[in-house]
Amino acid sequence: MTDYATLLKESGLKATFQRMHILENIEHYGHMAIESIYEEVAKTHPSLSLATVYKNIILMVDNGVLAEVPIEGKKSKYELVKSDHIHLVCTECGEVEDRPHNENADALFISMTKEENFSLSKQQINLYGVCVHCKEAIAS
Amino acid sequence: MTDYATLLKESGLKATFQRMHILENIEHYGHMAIESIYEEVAKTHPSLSLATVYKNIILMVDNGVLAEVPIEGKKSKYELVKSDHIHLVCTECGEVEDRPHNENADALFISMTKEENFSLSKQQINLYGVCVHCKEAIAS
DNA sequence: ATAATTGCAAATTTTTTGCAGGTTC
DNA sequence: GAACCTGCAAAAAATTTGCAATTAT
Repeated sequence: MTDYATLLKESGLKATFQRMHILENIEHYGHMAIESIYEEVAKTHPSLSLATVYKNIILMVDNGVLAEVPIEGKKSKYELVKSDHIHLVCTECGEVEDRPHNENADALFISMTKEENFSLSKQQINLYGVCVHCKEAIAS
Repeated sequence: MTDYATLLKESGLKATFQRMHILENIEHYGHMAIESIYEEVAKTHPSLSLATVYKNIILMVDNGVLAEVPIEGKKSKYELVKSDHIHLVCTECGEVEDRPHNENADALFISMTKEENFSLSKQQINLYGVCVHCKEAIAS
């Protein structure tokens, strides 16, 4: 369990109740879209405003606490910033799962962009397909 | 130069003036957001409706003519469906460039997801950084 | 001829903004 | 106490919808 108050303060943001609950939910679910974050946090904090969620997500992305995960045909989800990894995106249920980032692929992309004189700052790898759960559900 | 009329008909869509001009522009620019497509096509076809662009983009994505390219912090762009490739996304100017998809990385992702029993259907690799042009502009 | 497609206008949904009151450090 | 945040309500922006007229096959 991360210490959200410290994380926020170290990122130059005040540790408000709202922000800590947003982070708590995102960490718990892994990846969440804005509307779901709002719904979940509002369960325990009904006075929460959707505008506050929007403002905070943008702010926390800008301050390096959260990362946006853009997904084909859906709204972006957000995750805590963590070490490089790959996303498996299920085209059936929409769930996103993390997998360790492959060292070999990593080296490839770095050398490849270096050759091009392109200053690589971030990699984003999404693999789309049907997850194990949905495959079972479809088979039955 | 692609034969857009044939491409559309083979995909089960009627070859309308609007659709052909949308495809023509997307192929010319490489990757375009909806608003830009509308603006460009409207230059030569002023009666075009933005709603028509929306409807057609969705339809052409569904029918495998176009692919969505979701991008962090921006609206999605659209490209013609083509063989697997990687995107270099410039964080300064927003331009997207294609690069050949790396065989090694490809094999890695395939074997990796196979192990997981995840039915891989599509890979999406975006590398974010500063392109050569913007790097020069910043330096000066 | 028929079924699909367009453009328009209106409706809906999503995101942003301004500001008064409240909170964090 | 100062700067930052929140919630609200309103505004703006983005996307979708219904439908009559038009177009492609």
